Amino acid sequence: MTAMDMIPPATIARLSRYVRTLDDLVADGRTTVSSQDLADGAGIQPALVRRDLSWFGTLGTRGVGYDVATLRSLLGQHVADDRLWPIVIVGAGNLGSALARQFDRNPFRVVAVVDSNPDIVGTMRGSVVVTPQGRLAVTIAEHGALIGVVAVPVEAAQGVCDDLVAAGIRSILSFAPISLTVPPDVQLRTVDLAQELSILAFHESQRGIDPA
Amino acid sequence: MTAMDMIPPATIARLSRYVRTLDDLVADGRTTVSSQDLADGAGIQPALVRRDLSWFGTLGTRGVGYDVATLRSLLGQHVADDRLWPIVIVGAGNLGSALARQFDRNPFRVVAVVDSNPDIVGTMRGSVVVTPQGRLAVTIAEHGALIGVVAVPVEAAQGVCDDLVAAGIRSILSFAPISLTVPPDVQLRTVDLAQELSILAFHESQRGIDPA
DNA sequence: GCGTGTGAACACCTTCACAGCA
DNA sequence: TGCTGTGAAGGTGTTCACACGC
Repeated sequence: MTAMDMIPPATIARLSRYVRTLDDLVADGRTTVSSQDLADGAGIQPALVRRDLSWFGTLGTRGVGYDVATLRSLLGQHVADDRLWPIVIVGAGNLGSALARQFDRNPFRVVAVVDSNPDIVGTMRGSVVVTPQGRLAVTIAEHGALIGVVAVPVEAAQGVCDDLVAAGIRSILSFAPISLTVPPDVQLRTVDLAQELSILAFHESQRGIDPA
Repeated sequence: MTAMDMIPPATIARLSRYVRTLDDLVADGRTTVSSQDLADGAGIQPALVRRDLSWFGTLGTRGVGYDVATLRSLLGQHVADDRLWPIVIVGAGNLGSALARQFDRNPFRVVAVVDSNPDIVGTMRGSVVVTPQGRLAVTIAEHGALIGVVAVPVEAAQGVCDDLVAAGIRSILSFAPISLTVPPDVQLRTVDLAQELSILAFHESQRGIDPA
């Protein structure tokens, strides 16, 4: 459709999967790719791949497919992996520590992990040292971080969220399983890990099979 | 609608949020709750709460709302938190270690964390000791685990998945950002942590604001 | 009056199926 | 011939708005 503004959220959510699949193809030396191949890599239907890509213009060649390099480059621009995104993680507990390593790759760079517990300030998390929570605003300004990750207990989540917003953060990824409030110009996404287990358990219990 | 079979996936995904909100209300000593209150707690619209709950029967009282205890109990049955769900985590890296603690609560119990690295076998993760990966099947059988969590590098994910299936696991939660293959009677859910960051970065870059 | 339960409208997302072009 | 791009159809999810019962 070539209406590059207003790309559907569902399409946006799949872009990183396409990028990953394309990177695999590049590594394999492939130069062209069909929607079927991309669909296999992303675990979806070919028609959906074509619909998704059509939002970015007329990219393919009928009878042939898509040019791997061109497509990779175009999607890279949109997923913005041509720049480095400095991110700050609040909470150096188990989850925050894991994310410090997990998120420190690709177009993202974990520039700081902050925590309110003085005992762990100064210890390493991935490639950075844990910073005191009082220095949150300074740290964010210093590194020009635009994305903040909330990995603190539920009780502290809203407060941390407010602090991040006050410090100029525009995008927040929260792992606290509650509904947080942010100003309308700040984008917030929440990942509820326990929810995924609940969904599995729901279906499992529908089978009528008892756990041991 | 009172058609307790075939509850929409979107509704199922929200059940754990309702349960959490109800638990908060119980703690506050509240005995009744309106769809508005539940909506506030879950971060959604009241009409959606009513639609969701209507799938489980006629539960509310017009002009009053829902009985907190009754509703909590009913949803608890469906989310299956009246039983204990033994889960096995494969991969004792940063993520697996975090999940070992994160998932060891509520109706879930982490009964084992397995890893292929002999050097870390025997060390603690949350309340359990890391078990050698070769003992995966035995461990699963021993504890009657039905849910398996895949927290290993992408390259190893499909293999681990196959092992879990072979060991009798019926539900798998994967954190590997690839499309895994499982038999049709095994339910698989994939959490792609990097995808969430990509979505934030996409919108952030649409604003036309450069990272520092 | 107040808040639920729900038909109807709406919005979004995916799949189908095929015309059109290399 | 092979595979894209897309209109049309089908499906799912959410919101509206109001009748109904406490």
